[in-house]
Amino acid sequence: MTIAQVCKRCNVTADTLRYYERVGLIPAVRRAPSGIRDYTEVDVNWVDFIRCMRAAGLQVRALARYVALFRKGDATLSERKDLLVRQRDLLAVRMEAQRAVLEKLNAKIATYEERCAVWERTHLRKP
Amino acid sequence: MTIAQVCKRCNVTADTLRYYERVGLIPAVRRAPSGIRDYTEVDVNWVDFIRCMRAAGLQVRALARYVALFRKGDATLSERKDLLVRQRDLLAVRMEAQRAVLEKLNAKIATYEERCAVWERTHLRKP
DNA sequence: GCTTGACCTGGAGCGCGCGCCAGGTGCTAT
DNA sequence: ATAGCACCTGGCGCGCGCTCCAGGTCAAGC
Repeated sequence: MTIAQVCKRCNVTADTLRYYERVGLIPAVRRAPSGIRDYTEVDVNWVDFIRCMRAAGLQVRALARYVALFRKGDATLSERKDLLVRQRDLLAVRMEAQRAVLEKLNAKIATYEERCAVWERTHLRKP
Repeated sequence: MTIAQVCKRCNVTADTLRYYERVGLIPAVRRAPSGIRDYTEVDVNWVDFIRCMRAAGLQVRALARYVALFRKGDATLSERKDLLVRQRDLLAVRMEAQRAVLEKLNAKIATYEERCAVWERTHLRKP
């Protein structure tokens, strides 16, 4: 699969895919003799996984570490698990903060709606 | 209140406070004749508000716009409300993505625990 | 008077996560 | 043969959100 096809399937730019490979976010992709990348389904799965994790805010650094451990084989299983647990916990903390802010925003919006209504009654002609 | 005191109370550096003021995240703080900032309780409330929103990932740009509208008075009420609604909706979308990833991570961690247990049974001496 | 220390300003620097671009290579079609 | 196109590499640039630094001012204490 060419890089352009992966771009479409994973909704990502070629620059980003090459960047991910450079920094080790996805294992090195096989090349045709001419040097052109030839992605396998497995590669695409990695891309999807990374995009997904990135979308939730996991850092490139952490994901690169995970991939590096993965490539070292089963001896790193527990280390990988620990990494995932840490990232999950960080995510949970972020989400809790966001939940609180979401509530605050909703409360603020409610009072704004009230105040807007009042303001309109005072400042707009009756139709 | 001096900048150092606000730093402690809001858990933020002086550089950040000055930065926030420069870019309009908090209204201009009153100065002593010597030029030294003198924060009021109201100023501190703004700092707390901004820190809170920033912690949830709202962008500086958006918050600065909100503060700018705020300072224009009641005529901007509905515009401010719209801004808050947009930001809340964006936050909700981010949280939903994160919720999905959190579940994925939990599932992955569960299978890792299983595999770790297996690996240990195969590779570790029985005590 | 002099030191000390907290604060000031303007501007440069940094880490992150890409994005962009120039210059070159190789396949394909005409 | 040649044109066109997709892809390659290396490296610079950028937007964001701070962070740090040099050089200066001011007030208080000794």
